[in-house]
Amino acid sequence: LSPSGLGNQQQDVQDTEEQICLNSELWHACAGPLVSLPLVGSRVVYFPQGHSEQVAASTNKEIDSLPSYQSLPPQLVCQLHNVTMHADKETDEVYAQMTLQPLNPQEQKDPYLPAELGTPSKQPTNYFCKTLTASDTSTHGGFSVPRRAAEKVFPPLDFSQQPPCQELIARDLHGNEWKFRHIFRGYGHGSDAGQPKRHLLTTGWSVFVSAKRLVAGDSVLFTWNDNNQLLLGIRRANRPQTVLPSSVLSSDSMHIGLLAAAAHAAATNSRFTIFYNPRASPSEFVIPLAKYVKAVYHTRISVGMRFRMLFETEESSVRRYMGTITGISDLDPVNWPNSHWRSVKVGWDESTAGQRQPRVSLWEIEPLTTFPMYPPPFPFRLKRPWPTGLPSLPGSPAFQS
Amino acid sequence: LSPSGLGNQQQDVQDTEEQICLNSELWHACAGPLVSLPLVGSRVVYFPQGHSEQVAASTNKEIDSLPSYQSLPPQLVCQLHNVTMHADKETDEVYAQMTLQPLNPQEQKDPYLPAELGTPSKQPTNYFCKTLTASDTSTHGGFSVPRRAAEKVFPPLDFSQQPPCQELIARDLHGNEWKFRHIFRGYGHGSDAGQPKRHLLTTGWSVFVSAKRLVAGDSVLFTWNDNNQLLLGIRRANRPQTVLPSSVLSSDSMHIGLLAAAAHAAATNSRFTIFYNPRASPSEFVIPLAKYVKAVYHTRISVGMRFRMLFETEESSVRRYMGTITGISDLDPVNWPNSHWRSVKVGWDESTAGQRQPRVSLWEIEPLTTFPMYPPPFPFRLKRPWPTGLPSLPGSPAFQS
DNA sequence: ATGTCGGCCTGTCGCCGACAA
DNA sequence: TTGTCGGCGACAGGCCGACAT
Repeated sequence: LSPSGLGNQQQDVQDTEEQICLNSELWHACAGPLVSLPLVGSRVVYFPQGHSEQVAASTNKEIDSLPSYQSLPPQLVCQLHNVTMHADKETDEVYAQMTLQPLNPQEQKDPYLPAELGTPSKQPTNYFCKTLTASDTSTHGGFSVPRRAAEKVFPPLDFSQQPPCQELIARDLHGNEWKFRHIFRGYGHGSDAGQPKRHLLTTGWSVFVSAKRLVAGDSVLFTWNDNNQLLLGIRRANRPQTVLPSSVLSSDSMHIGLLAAAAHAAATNSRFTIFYNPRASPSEFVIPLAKYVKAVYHTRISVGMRFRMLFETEESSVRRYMGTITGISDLDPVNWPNSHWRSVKVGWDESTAGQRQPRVSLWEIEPLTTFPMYPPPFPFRLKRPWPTGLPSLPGSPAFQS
Repeated sequence: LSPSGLGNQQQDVQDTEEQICLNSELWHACAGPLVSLPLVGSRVVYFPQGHSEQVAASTNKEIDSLPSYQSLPPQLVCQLHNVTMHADKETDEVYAQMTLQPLNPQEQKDPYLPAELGTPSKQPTNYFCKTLTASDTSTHGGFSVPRRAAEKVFPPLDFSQQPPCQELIARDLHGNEWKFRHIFRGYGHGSDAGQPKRHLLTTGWSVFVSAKRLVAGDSVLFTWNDNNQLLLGIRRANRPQTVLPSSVLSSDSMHIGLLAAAAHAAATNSRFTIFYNPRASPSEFVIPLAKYVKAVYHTRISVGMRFRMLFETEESSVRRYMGTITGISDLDPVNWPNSHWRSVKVGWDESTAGQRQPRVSLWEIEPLTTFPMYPPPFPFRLKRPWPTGLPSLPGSPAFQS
């Protein structure tokens, strides 16, 4: 007998420790439209500073006096050996594990492989995402399925039934199965006739809500995998500081550990492992080398220049916001001189800009007026590799072993 | 409206981030009878190896190839500047945060202060602890209070009531209040008469069980603080690997971080912070310097010697087990030569010894035949400080800055 | 088209007594 | 003394219809 009614609907799933086959499209759908993972095998730039920001956000610790770390440059050019997609066992929040290997200067200068330039967005097409209402999460009723969503994503109902209904079986990010009764109400000629028609998930829904501890404002997300299975993801609302400070290691030690691990790997050209939490990190701190080089060496920006930048909307689509560059300087001149991490100070056009960061990185923005050096920075140019390698990276004198 | 009925009984408590005033006796009751914390201000010995073992246990990662860390000795003599007691917000498991400062060789040799020698056990007297049965945790009924426990710990009931009952208000480790109806059944001359008498917690109990996610085998624990408030702690059963691998930082980086933080502190004689999880760690890795010196320098042991060692029983009392020393060697001669951490290989007398470690540290055991060097290692000797400092510690040449 | 609520049925919770280990 | 279970009342869970936005 289970102590509470939670989760007893789940079927046994061979959750063999590291789940390899987490569906990529579901992961990306949960991560949001702006998150892209670099390709395995490509070269990337890793920013300890950005990694540090993520750890700080996850441990609720301000990054007041980050210990600077001897001989660790503000950016590491690395080979990306492995990327695996995961979801937190407790919260279902998605994260990625990456294995990186710092490259020596020669390897950094190798010409690009074609694979390194494309960053395909793997957003699934046949999916829907709904932010839960108070009614959806209350124990009083079920889940109201938006009509277009139900018609686009759910299998067609048998309208000869009264009312039309079916059993949906969806797998969450861990492969657990959840069963829902899907009905279409207000159809037919019984007492229902004339009522507004609607799709609902009834039986099974509340078990899911309480097992996942969903509250109004969180989102759920349905899509399909290649194997014709319905998948079910979660995106939690940005409630302030959900992540609790770990009692395993002090946040200071974590920061030092992150830096020391990177420094050790850089010194020995060996591999190290990081976790990337798209919904916790303010920005991606592992970006394709090609993207970095293009932004830093082939795009000229200056104070006063106008730019656009993409943001995710409430409804998890994308929107462009406009702004003006107000300054260019190191975010932390003492510990991380000559870093390009968030080196651009900006002002935003819209008054609702309270949420948007006052500092961004070069590769996050799209300048409206550019003085291209070489080559022109427009997308069609990306279709073939640049004919030359990249110049020596300033600020990374680490590899003189 | 709360999404589920869980936890809505809790009253608002000014949980001002770091709860300073966690009751010491409750903490020790939850930690178990064998756990003692060194006194603030005293000198202690910190073992990176043991710390590493705790992190490994918490992250479910084997310590296969621990990266050795340059210039970090296997033990650090530190001043203990601060100890605070905490409980995990999610699981209520107790842990301690300690601030340590490595000492230079001169400070290590200072004579002992009287306060450094005593390690008072702060087990509360007026408390009881019960391991929950299937009935206790099922939704079908309440909590059966052992008779002696109820009579010793709970306030006396008014037996003029029919049935005798009262409302108990208990505070958990975070200060949240939980209300229980406490009744004494089978008393009186109604239909109850002649029934076996018993104490029960009824209304309020199941809310607590589901909020804390207690299952059969976990224990609850009632005691009182100095302010005449009933306190309520939890000790979860040793279910294998409850702690999930954190997705914040790779376990490799955590291990490196722990070592680097200690090494940095040792090199600069500055403070660092660690967490100690009594129920996760196989052994205490911060022990009083006096205890260490006594065990390592003033006790002679040899292979074949018999010894006793204390263990916690199922019923959370203590028991002595006997064994024989079968070897003395470094646990990890490569990375941690000359460490005393778990340097004693032992065999246990009882065949139920499958659970007991094959390696222990000197200060954990009590040799039955001793050849005391100086002074004799018996408790009465501890009542005054040793007249001399301690010899130079081998294996800790770190402080030659 | 869909969020919320009143009505009402039904399943489970949870209190009591009983019995056995 | 105390773990477990059958009985059964009360209440919350959850499905339906209604109405408003």
